[in-house]
Amino acid sequence: MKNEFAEVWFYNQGWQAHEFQQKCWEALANGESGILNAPTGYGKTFAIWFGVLAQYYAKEAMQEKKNKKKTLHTLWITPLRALSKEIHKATSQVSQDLDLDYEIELRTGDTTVANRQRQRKNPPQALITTPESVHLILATKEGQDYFKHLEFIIIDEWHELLGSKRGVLIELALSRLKAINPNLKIWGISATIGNLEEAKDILLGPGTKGSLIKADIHKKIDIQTVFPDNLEKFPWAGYLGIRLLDKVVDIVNQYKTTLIFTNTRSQAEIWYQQIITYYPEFAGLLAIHHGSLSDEVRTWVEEALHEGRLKAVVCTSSLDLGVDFRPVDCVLQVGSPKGIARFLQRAGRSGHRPDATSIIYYVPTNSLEIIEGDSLKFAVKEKIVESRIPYVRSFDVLIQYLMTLAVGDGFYADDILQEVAQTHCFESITQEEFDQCMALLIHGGSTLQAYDDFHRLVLVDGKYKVTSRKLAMRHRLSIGAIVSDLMMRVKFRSGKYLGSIEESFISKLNIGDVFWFSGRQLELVQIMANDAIVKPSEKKKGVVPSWMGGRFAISPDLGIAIRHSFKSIHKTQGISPEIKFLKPLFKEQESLSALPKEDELLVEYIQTKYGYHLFLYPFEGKLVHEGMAQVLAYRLSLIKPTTFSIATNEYGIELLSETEYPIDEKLLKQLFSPQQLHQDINSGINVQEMARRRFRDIAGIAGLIFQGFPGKQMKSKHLQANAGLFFSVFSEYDPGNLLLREAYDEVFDFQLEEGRMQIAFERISKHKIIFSKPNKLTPFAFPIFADSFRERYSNEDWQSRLEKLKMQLLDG
DNA sequence: GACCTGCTGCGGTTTG
Repeated sequence: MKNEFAEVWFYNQGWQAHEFQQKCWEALANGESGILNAPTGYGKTFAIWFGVLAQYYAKEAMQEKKNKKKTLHTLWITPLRALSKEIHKATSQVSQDLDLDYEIELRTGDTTVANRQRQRKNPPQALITTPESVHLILATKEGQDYFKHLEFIIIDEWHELLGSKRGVLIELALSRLKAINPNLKIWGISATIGNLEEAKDILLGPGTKGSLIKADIHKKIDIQTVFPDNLEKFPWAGYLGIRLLDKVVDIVNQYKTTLIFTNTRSQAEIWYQQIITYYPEFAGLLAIHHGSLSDEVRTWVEEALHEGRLKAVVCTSSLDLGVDFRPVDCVLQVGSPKGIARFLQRAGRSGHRPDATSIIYYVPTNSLEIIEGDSLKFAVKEKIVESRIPYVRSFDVLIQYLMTLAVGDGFYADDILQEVAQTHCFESITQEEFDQCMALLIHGGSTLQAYDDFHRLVLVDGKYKVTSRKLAMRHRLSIGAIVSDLMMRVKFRSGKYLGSIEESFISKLNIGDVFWFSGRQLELVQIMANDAIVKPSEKKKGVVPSWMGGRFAISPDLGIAIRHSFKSIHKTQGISPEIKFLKPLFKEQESLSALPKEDELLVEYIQTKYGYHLFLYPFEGKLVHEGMAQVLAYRLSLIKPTTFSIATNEYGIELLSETEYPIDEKLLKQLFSPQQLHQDINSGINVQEMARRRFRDIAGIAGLIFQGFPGKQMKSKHLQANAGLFFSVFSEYDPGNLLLREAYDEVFDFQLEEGRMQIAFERISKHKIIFSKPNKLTPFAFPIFADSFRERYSNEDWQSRLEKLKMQLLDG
């Protein structure tokens, strides 16, 4: 397949078109839809763009120019504003270079009102935008006309959207756009994930044919584990990795430009501060980048990086995606990357060019974590990658979408139900469920009828519309599926904006307290509304901001790779450097207790001055362990009423009790029975409280609670209280409420990961249990014990807690 | 005797 445009452009870049690109052009010429998958740096984006251009050209679309008629042909959706700007810049350049005179518009939130109106009147051939902006267009009068002439829709980074409610926004928008123009060609661009076929089905709609074009290219990745000088001095617990500071700086010095990825924002701040303190020569050459910093700082860093002015940047996932950092030739990952796909994504940021090798160093933060170096190499070799699990039956998003349509041109309920039922997310929707969503919008459903604000839709000539300007405006203000905590702006007294921190952190500080932020030492001077006013500080002691943010546990697939690594801890030959290095640690574990084999579960029962510890090592990741621990504690307390403090980490569980209780292999076997798991989760875990928390986001997306005007957000406490009210009302008077059920479903699916827990119980029930009673904490046990000092929660009820307090008082 | 965890992403400014 020849593609003149591509040939010219690729030739200028000194590149050659790959086979997958040819295939893509062929598919486009055949009028197909599909998914394009290739490693980063191989020009997926341009492949599609050139293919689309070729189609216009073939149809002599250029002729239209003579008639001065311009219509929107291509809609390009990316999840990132920064990315859309990048694509816009590059494609404008290409069309200019090739003298094609195609018009390309960029529409994201920061376009002005006048700009938007101009775009509406005169749709360009191509529009580059975000999922939220598409819904905003649908929420304007005659917004749908805008898409009438659409021929191609391209969803960039589809794998990123797929696993979130933003993916549902895309599914719903596509269902509408396909109805407006049945000939619409849909293309997704995706990185490698475990379920590409499914990703294709979801994008195109279940049962729709389309091609899946995979690049047959093997990107070379060089993974190096950074070892400490000696194992004895390396901590058994902890997650900072600062102990390897000197080694990291040595590596940074070997390359021109390095990205240092950390797992959390506070960790990034600490690393930045430590490097600058111990290696002052890095001043001006080292930068920091994470999601809480101001746009200004971030853009500066990105540009400086692009121009090769920086030696290194300490960052979080904020640099995972997007912007093309050609000059980066080395990547460091501090701490467990938690997932294989994330690790690959980050590795790919170095050597971002066809045929270049990606170099990534893995920097473990504690002894046991060293083994993940081995696991990651194994996963990459075996091409194990995570799947993205799509959301299903997200009625909050559906309700928002229906409102969007009503605010726009209005809709016919039956037509929309049919369209919606053809998406993957709502494949199983029933008429009754749809009616419930409608009822909530029309009169607030069975519980909220008395409130005017919930009479949102009006039937006009068979079409549902929103007639209240106030409600329409409020809705446009709250389109989207990203819910975040209230952030406070951190500012100098001069007004200079530094970035933002969660309200919950600032509220814990007193005036005069010192903390590190944006790589500076700051003192809190004053709090004004949503602003925290600060001044530079010289005080020695500093607190590092801690942000809320999602807990992220090790992915199931990385878990599999880690369990694979643990298979060879017994071997003495043919083992990786990581396992060889850890041998002394495993020897100690073995002599104190035991080393579990692949089909064995190690359980340790240890007595210390803190009480009786039961340690179990299922290696299932923290999230699953948390749920599992509570189920085990519940089951144990059924046998003998006991209260436990629970602690977990990525590898294992600790159940700590003040009193001794009888335990043996047989009892342990019973504990791991997969029978009745669902019931025991319900009885042993406060699922209701978890659902109540989840419900806040759901209520926000569904538009039950208004999050406030821009710049005047409601306090998170207030929002939580409002959402809590709805939760209680629904629980009591409308237990079948769809949004309420959704909250519970999300708790079971995403928080407790019931599916994974079930599999883990089934797996472990077949394992042989190695029960040991060491006389002190083992290398496996210590990290969990250390964690429990920081965060300790308990399944004990109020009564026994009081009792315990009393005992302590009496003892004292 | 080992311990400073908690990501990312977007959008919108008016009425009583």
